Amino acid sequence: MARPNTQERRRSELVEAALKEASTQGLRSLSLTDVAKRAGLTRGALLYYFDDLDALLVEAHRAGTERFCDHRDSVVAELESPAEKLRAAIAAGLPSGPDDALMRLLYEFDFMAGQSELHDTLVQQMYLRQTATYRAIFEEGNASGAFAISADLDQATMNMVALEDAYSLHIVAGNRLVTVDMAREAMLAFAEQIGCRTSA
Amino acid sequence: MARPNTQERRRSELVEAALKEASTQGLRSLSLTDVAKRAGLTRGALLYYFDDLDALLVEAHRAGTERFCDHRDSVVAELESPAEKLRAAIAAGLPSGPDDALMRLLYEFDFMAGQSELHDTLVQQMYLRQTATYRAIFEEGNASGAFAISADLDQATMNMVALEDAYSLHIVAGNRLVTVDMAREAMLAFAEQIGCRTSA
DNA sequence: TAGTTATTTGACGCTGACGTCAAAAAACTA
DNA sequence: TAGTTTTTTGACGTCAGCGTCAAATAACTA
Repeated sequence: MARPNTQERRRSELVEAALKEASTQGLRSLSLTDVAKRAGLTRGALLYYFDDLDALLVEAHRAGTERFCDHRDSVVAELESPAEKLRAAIAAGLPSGPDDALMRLLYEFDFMAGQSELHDTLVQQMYLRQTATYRAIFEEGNASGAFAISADLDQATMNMVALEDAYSLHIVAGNRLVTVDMAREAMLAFAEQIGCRTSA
Repeated sequence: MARPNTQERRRSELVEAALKEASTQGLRSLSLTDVAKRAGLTRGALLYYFDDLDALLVEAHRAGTERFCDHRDSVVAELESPAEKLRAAIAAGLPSGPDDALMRLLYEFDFMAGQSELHDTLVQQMYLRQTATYRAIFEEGNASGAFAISADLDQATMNMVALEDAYSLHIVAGNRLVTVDMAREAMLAFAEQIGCRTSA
């Protein structure tokens, strides 16, 4: 026996470095050298773990979306009432502000889809988790009587996720005509319109 | 006097070439050489008209958004009833399908905002035109009695545009879980919920 | 045709990215 | 310490992008 295998740890360190570097400078001009430098290694070392930048970015995409969804689901799970859950889900789903670099990156990854099957799959998985989160809250609310949603649940969920995506995109794209507060209020208003009693 | 100045025509030809080439291969790997080749010129000639690729892309961004908005507004203007107008606005606002390259490009431009003041401004102008289009239809519908929108008009308009943006993004990003038909139906359902009688 | 201005080319030098790979260094075991 | 495996480095060659610019070409006028 000899030097132990630490591939797993290194790989996740590199994914972390990729997320940070991509959040900072965007995907457009990101290079292997940038990520390696951020990780405190050389390009050669990075290539020892990943075939190329694309392979690393797929992992970063996966890690980013999972972290986002896991975090939100855990926040929601700690709350009791559907109304609280809905408020928390909305808040956790929106970026913290125009400078939320990680959230910006997640939407930037969407454009790697359509060019890569792997990114395609990740985008779809993210979408499924987003819809699952809101759908569960809606169903629980309807079941407990907290909500009285008369509209089609599938469509209501779709629209809720769509609002979240659009407002998030506008905020991180620097459209100053849309603020986080406005987005949250607009989403809550929509929820009210379809039958969620969030203020009670 | 001597050879006449044809800068304007050439510039718009180059913008056109940039739109086509960017639609085809995306912004990520677009180079001056690519655009020049598409226009049937050399890099040098292109640089005679634009300082660099960024300057050209700003013009392409402007041209792309204006074309999109102008086209939709002209389609809407030809119709009579608010219900017809709303249906047309929704249809013209969504991509024709996952392969609608121009629409994809428009959303890709959003990520050049936040890094460039000029693109920032263009994104905001696009947003203002989108909201103006829907707001006018809503107001006309309310005035004529065709619609009975009780919700806050600003918020309703915001949400309508948000739905358009999100579904468009999902469609061009290749999320096969969202189809053009589903998006249109979901947007119409939302419009009904806030008080638009589109089926009557 | 000669003069004038507008347009376009193509070569030059620079920079930075990429993938490969042999060799060095590090971490561990017996 | 010597041996073994993992990890990392750094250099090499290639390629493509960029901006500059002097020279060539095109389109027009007098």
